[in-house]
Amino acid sequence: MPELTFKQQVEALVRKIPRGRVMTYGQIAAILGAPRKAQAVGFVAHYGDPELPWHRVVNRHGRMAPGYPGGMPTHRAEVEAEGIAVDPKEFTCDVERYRWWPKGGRS
DNA sequence: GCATTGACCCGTC
DNA sequence: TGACGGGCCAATG
Repeated sequence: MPELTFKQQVEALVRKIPRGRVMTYGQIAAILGAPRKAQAVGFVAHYGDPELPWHRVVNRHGRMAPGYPGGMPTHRAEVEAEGIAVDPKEFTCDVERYRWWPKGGRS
């Protein structure tokens, strides 16, 4: 068993996020088996692979990342491009509606 | 190997 | 009702 680092696990999970779906940092951390490591997920998101769809990852409020390259407006544009409705004022998406789980991806 | 950072989360004032 | 701080963990320099 290759003991993958958190970075590897988070990256692998983010890559599996289908288009038009989003996940929360706390959710990802919980799936990895550590709901307290949400902060670590955010850290990996910044120092991890920039090619990954981090725009599909939002905080538990469904809000965009303030530290996202280009700013929240860019993050919002990327999310909207996925077909996700985002509030242009609060920069929040309906996390309860677009939340995606890696378990088979049941709609 | 130590100290700091970071795109978070929760509880409390 | 809104704002503030502390705590958790991992990766970086």
